[in-house]
Amino acid sequence: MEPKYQAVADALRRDIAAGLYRDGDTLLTEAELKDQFGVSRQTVRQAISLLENDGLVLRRRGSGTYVTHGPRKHNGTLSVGVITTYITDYIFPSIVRGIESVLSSENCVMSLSATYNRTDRERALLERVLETPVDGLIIEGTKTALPNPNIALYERLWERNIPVVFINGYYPQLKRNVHVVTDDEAGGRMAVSALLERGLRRVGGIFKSDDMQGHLRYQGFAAALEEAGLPVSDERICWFSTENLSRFLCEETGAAFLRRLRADTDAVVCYNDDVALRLMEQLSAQSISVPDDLSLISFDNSAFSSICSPKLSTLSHPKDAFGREAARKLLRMIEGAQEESVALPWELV
Amino acid sequence: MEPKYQAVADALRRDIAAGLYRDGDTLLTEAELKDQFGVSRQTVRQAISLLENDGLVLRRRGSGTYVTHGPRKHNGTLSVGVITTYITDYIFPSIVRGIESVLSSENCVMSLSATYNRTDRERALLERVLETPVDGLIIEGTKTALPNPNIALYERLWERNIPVVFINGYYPQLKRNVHVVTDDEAGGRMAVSALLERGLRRVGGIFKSDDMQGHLRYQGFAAALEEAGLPVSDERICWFSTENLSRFLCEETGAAFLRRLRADTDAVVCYNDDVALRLMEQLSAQSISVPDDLSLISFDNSAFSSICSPKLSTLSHPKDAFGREAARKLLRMIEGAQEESVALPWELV
DNA sequence: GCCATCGATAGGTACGTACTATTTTTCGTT
DNA sequence: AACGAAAAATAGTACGTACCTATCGATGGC
Repeated sequence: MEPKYQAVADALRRDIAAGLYRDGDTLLTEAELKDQFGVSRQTVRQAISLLENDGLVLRRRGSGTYVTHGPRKHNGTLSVGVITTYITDYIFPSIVRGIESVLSSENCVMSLSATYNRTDRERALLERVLETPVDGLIIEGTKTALPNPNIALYERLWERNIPVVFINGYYPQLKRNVHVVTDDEAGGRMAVSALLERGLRRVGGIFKSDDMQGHLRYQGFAAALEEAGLPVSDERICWFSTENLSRFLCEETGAAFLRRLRADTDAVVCYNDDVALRLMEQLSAQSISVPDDLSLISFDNSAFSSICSPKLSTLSHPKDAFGREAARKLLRMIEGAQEESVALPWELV
Repeated sequence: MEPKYQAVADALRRDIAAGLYRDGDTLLTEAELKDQFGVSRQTVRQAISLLENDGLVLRRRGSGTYVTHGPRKHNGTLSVGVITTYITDYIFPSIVRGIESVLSSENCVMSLSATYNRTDRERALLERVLETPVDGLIIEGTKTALPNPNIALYERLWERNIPVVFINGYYPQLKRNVHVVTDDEAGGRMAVSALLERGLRRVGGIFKSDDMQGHLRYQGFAAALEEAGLPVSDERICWFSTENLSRFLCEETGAAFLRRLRADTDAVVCYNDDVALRLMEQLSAQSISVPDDLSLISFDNSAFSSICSPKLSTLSHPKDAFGREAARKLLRMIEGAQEESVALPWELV
């Protein structure tokens, strides 16, 4: 049995979310609510305290209680949460830099955290966000291809009208949320057709099993092969996950995959530059030469790909523009605008 | 006139901070407090609510109200705030990486923010930290050489027993706080003696006016010159601040400084690599050659110093070890340990 | 037309009472 | 000694009352 003040608070939350209280200026007085809900004024006050803690409402003695949708600036500065899987590794510094450059020019404090692609950390971080309401959130989904145990927390963000922009990875279940991603299905196709143009026919791939990007790149990959009339051989495909990234090539299935490469494969589409590099290490240990014996193509155009030799073929996306786009969308959403999701195209490097 | 519940809350805060309530397990009941303070139970409850919001206290129905000093883990994960002046620029990624590597291995979520060396942002961020209590804070001071308007907020962190480690820059006023810094006074001396060893005698310097590092490096610089029996000429010293960094060399005083360099100066100690680079641009525009006409030495050993040509002499400190040290200290402090401040030595590169 | 005053209205503080839901302790029985 | 039921202790919910204080708007005097 829910306590009355909870019930009142929930009812008010619903009303606010439904836009029943217009335009954010002045609505509802304690005495009126007391009559409306048939409870005492104390109970109403207790309920309103909850809303106040959530930043949904602002009380002014002598004046009234004000619904504050729209940017609830805190001392004039917006505060935005940014949650990515990693911060200092790989392509994330570039993305963060892009986000930062937009937010900082808008008098906006940013709070940056990393999930390390673990749902328990994602949970802890989302709970923090819910405790200290922020004006908006940019977040990269965690293991987006697996059932996510934190969907309910995202729903609560939605209920509280906190704008959320997903970047890079998003949860297909959350249809209402905006995302800024790369067009991974098209990327998969591009990678394959780039290889086919070079006359390579026997194409394998390494994909990530626990996020959507991996699934979509594989889908594009498979579709492109099929359209070219080429078989998609399961033996030429290797799946890995966050947890076994550092050793999947050494395990039994990985070893089988490597033997197959040696035997009858011309080229491999790699999930990203990191994987490509790990593969190259294994290949050079087995004295398979790249690109003479085997061609590689990968995604992300990270620092890895330009440093290593021979230089990798990689699909690139403008990483800082990526972050900037997400940040700009979020700011517009905080201003109350409706935004559409976008999938940015890849470019071959 | 402070309301009673505020007074009660403050009194309790003081008692807790003073360690009057032992060992964090079980103390104070509402009925007792009601008698002790001579107020109603409702008022006591209102006071305790404040403490609860601050995370100082935990209430369990049927059991009691528990003082929670020590790591108040949130679902088993610690949460730590990290505030630096910048995140993605210059030497900060390395420092952040160091912090991150320690914290992430301890099941710890990190929330990273930047002040851009502005005290208003520092204020907004500290207020956020006070609203959502964290288990600890690593922070780089903002304009540490100027009177800081946010000292009161730091005092409040201290009152709440939230461990704070200053990194890089700290406020001398806050004597009780721990800091992890570079030994800037010694660094200033080292820079000068390195130049003197090369036989250079007429030494100038560029220093930052608004943070302690600038003042200390200048102090070491001046002391070393004096001990060598050389004059410290004000005309060979140029001061800049965060705000005029990008143009101080173009302004009148900067121009005078540059003329003086051309006239009778052998070497310049630069506050950091960034400044050194900006100076080199100006010098090459005036066709003054480095190091033939003028030697430069600077601080930080950032990516700049190794990329630019000719390579800079720069004083280096291990940036990621720096961050790791701060993070380790903080974690130990969260466990209740007393920690000492350290000043890490420089090394010439 | 301007300004001071005052009253109505809003939320804020403070206390009291009664009862509820949990947890802890106590105590009697087996 | 072990168990379990009753009692006590403790925080949570709910309502009522009274009064305080800030805000805003209306009234009225100049």
